[in-house]
Amino acid sequence: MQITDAELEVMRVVWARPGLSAADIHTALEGSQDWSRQTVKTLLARLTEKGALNAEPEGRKFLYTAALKQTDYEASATERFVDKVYRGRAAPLVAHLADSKGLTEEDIADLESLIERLKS
Amino acid sequence: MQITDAELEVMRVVWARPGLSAADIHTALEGSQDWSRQTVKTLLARLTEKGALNAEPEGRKFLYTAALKQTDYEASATERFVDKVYRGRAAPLVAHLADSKGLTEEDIADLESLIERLKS
DNA sequence: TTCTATTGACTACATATGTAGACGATATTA
DNA sequence: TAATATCGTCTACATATGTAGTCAATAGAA
Repeated sequence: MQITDAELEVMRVVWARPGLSAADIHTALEGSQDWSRQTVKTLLARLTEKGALNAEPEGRKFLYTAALKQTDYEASATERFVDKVYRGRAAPLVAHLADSKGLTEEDIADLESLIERLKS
Repeated sequence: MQITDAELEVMRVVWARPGLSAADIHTALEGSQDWSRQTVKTLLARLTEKGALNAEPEGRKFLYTAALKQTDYEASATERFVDKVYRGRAAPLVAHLADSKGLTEEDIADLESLIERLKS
């Protein structure tokens, strides 16, 4: 299941608020994405076709819910990424994260407890 | 700097062995990638155009070296990935890695010392 | 020297992706 | 009821990406 960058923005909205219509999703994206109504609809159609979204008819419109869970998407996207860039080795990835300013104090604390958990 | 999946396979060869010719790179990819000579040349041309590779004329052919360092590529690819999928938060990424079989004992040990280093 | 193999340059083409217009049906409002 | 706003469907089009063919020049072999 491949989700493109633009499609992911749409998925985010649906994950956050399931059951919105195309127009609602378009509205929800204003501010972050300057897309026309048609663009959003195209992305919705592609995602539905791919099986990532379900479109429930409701009166004259459709309400969208995610068929693909966010955690499942994240897991598979991460696996693909690690396989592609790091040949499946996770440690160098984290080393890179560490080198970038990407890790906040909070992240580090989270990682620490994660490590504790992993060791058991 | 966007490197596509196919292009990345070519970069790997050049990172591992700088200064090969197109034919050498094609040969090096046999086994992992069933690409024609032309396909490899197209990828080489695209990478050179993007500035990821340097092509040094050598007699009648070109010898390729990386203009983009592997660690720099990995760092920026990782940053883009984390921004895209995790909105820049690294901890949930590692949590996913932990849940998959992606982390070996060794990885966990590496992570632990990494965390120690980060805390200081 | 003539044939052949090698090499780069140019070109091609299907599918994916980002982005959106046109159009017809229906609901809402005046 | 007539005008208008809304919604879905179909279609479009440029650029990116994966994959590769053709051709002319040149170097090496016979």
